[in-house]
Amino acid sequence: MNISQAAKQTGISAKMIRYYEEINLIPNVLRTDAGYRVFNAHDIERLRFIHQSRNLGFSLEQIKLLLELQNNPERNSADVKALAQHHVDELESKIAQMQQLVMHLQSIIKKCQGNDQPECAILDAIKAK
Amino acid sequence: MNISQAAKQTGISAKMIRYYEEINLIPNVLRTDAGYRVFNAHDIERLRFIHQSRNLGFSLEQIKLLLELQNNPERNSADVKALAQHHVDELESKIAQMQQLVMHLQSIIKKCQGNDQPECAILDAIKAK
DNA sequence: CTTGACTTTACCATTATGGTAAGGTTGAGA
DNA sequence: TCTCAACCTTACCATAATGGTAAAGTCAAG
Repeated sequence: MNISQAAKQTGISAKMIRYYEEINLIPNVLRTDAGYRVFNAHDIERLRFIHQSRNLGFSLEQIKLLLELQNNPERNSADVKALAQHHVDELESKIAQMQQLVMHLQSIIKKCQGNDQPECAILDAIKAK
Repeated sequence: MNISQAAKQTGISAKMIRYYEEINLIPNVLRTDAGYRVFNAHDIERLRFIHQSRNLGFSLEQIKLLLELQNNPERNSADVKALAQHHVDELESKIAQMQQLVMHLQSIIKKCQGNDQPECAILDAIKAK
């Protein structure tokens, strides 16, 4: 299977597949004599795993760890769980931060007339502090 | 006022002040004969405005627009309001996406035993799709 | 006059992805 | 057998906003 077929099979662009190889997220892929990459079922499985993990919002760094756990039959599921929980914690922290921002912004925005006059409570609020 | 004083006054690092000048977020700052930047009250005011806008989560691109509005006495406050509202909409959209993610992740995580055994519902869920 | 604390520019790095260009390969049809 | 389209390869550049470093110049106090 060549790279464009692998891309279709996994939902990862050829560009990214090469990149994942470069940063050793996946092991070096076999090559033809001409240097074309040849993907086997195991490669595809790994790429699918990566794609799914990306969909869950894991960073490539976290996915590297997930893959190590995945490939380690001696793993403790507690370690996987901790990693995933950490990811959720980070997300929730970012969400809380953004919600704060939204509330703050909304309180400023509602004071602005939003008409054809230059007076603007939003600009005033920015200048204020 | 030199750059480290300006940094202290505005809460923006010297590094970033230079960068903002480079990308024309602020006009070129006056220089001494030796090439040192000299900041006047107007520069400081502009940098403070930028700092406040960053705190509200606006991108530098958005801040460029905010500054143009700020410096245009013919502005319509409706345009400022639209810009800010757009920012809020983006934030809310990202928040909603992340909340979806969190819910999905939590439903997977709670199925994982989190013990010293290798069986892991999280890894299974990633492999599944 | 020396020295420490500044300043300057020019780099490199981050994260994950897309784009381009220049060149080699492959396979199908003429 | 030749050609051409559709692949493939690597090596670059770009994104957004920030931090870091290094080499070299400047300033002011002692």
